[in-house]
Amino acid sequence: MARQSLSEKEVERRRAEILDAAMDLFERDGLEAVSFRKVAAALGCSYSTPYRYFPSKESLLTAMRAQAFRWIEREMLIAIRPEDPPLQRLRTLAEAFIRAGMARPRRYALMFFQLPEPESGPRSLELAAAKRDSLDVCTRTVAAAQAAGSLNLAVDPLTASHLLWVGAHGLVSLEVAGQFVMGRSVDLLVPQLVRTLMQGLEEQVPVARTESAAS
Amino acid sequence: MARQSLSEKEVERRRAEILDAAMDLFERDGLEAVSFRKVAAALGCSYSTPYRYFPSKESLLTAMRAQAFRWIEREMLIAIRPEDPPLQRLRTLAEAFIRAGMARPRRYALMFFQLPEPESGPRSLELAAAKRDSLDVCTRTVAAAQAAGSLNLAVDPLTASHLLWVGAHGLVSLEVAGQFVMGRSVDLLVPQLVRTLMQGLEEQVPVARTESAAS
DNA sequence: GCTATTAAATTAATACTGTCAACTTAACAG
DNA sequence: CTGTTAAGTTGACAGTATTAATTTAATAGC
Repeated sequence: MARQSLSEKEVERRRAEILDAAMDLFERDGLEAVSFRKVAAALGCSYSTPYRYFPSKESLLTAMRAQAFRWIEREMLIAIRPEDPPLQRLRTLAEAFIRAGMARPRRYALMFFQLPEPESGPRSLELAAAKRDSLDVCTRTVAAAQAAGSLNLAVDPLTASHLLWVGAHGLVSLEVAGQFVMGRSVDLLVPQLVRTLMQGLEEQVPVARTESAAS
Repeated sequence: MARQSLSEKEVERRRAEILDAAMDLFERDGLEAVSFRKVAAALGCSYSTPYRYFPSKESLLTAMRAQAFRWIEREMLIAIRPEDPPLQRLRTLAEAFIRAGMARPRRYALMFFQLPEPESGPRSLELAAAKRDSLDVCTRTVAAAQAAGSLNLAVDPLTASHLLWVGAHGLVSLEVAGQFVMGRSVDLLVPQLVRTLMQGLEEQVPVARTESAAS
């Protein structure tokens, strides 16, 4: 004898609509353009309605961050071609990551936008999962390269993919911030970075090292 | 026949007072505790007074970021002992950076807190200078190691120090975000990271490589 | 000492914001 | 039609950045 609640799927759809509107505002006009009032105006509803779907602005922000991770994951996945050899896949992945970040710097920065305030709730679980999954794409590709014998890692694939991740992030964020010096473009630096990291990760051939440089 | 203006030094001192108060609030209670009202309350003046010294909140934030860079620069400089050999200095530097970041995660995060909004004005020039100077500490140490023959770089010192910078940043931010897996501590990872990057940066000995692994 | 002048500081006011309680609307079981 | 309850709206409050109007205070010339 009462109105029936929205189905879980329906609730999720509404949440996605709100999220998309917020993301549009953010990418167009930056973070301070994201307010419940403006999001609601864009959706044509009252400014209080989004509160039924996101209990606070922080949770909305957290959901946006999760979406950014899902986006970069998708960008990497659609770039990889399974028929390519493992090392080529790894290079493609790094390039896709970097190109995506430079094409949408705001969305990209959102991923690594984390003042160390403790978060909790379903949105932050979602964020942690999205983070893990996007890093997993990298880890799996590294592991595949190692399994195929194309890469001799001195560390485990997870650590190695962390390092690649961190390197790509550094490259993009320095580029976006316009911090590169000496007029070098990212196009020139990408292969160099990947090569440098790969070399660092590769196990040195013991004989050659001990012969040439006895500590 | 009028009241004389504050000297440039005096203005700078006031700015520093405001900045310190803002930094205290930030480190104690996070970013949302930083408001002109609260800063003014902490200083015992009116909420409008800081406006004479920072034209907007964004400029205050920018100045805080610059101060964070000055801080990490100082932390590195006081850690380095000039009598140590160059490679040891480089390792000390990396450790100082990482330890400082982990001891004050909020202040640390401020450095890399940059949604890509265009900034301008004297504060952002100050920020750019502070950024450059702190990176320079690293670059100089790398260059010294190379000059002393302790390091055979495959890339120029600036690029190399960028990579170290980025690596240290990745390590700290992952640690602060509690993202490390498999129970490994930073203490174990620091030497590994530095070693991995160093190896990657070092020019490979051509003979050894071509002999053992003909592609 | 008094006064005009002008910098510094304060107050008042505006237009936002996040958040929540009270209220209205709408769907549906009986 | 009606009671019940979920969804959505409005109103209100506290707090924010920012700017204009105002007050306070220092100082140069008389």
